[in-house]
Amino acid sequence: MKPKSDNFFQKVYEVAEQIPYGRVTSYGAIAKYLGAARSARMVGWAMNGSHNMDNIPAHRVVNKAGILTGKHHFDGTNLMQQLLESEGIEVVDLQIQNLEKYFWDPFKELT
DNA sequence: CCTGTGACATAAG
DNA sequence: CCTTATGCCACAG
Repeated sequence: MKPKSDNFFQKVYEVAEQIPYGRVTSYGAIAKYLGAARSARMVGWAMNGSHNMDNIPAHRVVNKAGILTGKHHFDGTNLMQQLLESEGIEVVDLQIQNLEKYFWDPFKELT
């Protein structure tokens, strides 16, 4: 395990780095943007390796429902939520409120 | 080529 | 709301 390819993962990191402050996006959205809409899991997996990077705000990446599904991969129990709240994002019970308002769509913002 | 894996997504019970 | 199950994909070994 612990893959560390280049192409796909690299792209994931690139997009993740570009997520603006106070914004979030979903694994599916990133995957789709990368051309592998059904590889959302790969995105998450890629984030797994984001530990080695500095500019990868993995906490800004949540599932489609805006739930902090990957919070268990962070050190603390509420670190992820704290980070998001620090950015002005309303998070309740691990779920982002007004997701549409904070959602950062790669297609809309990057293309 | 085949197997295992995974921070998803969706459906079903 | 919960857990399972299935699909799906890219990649490491």
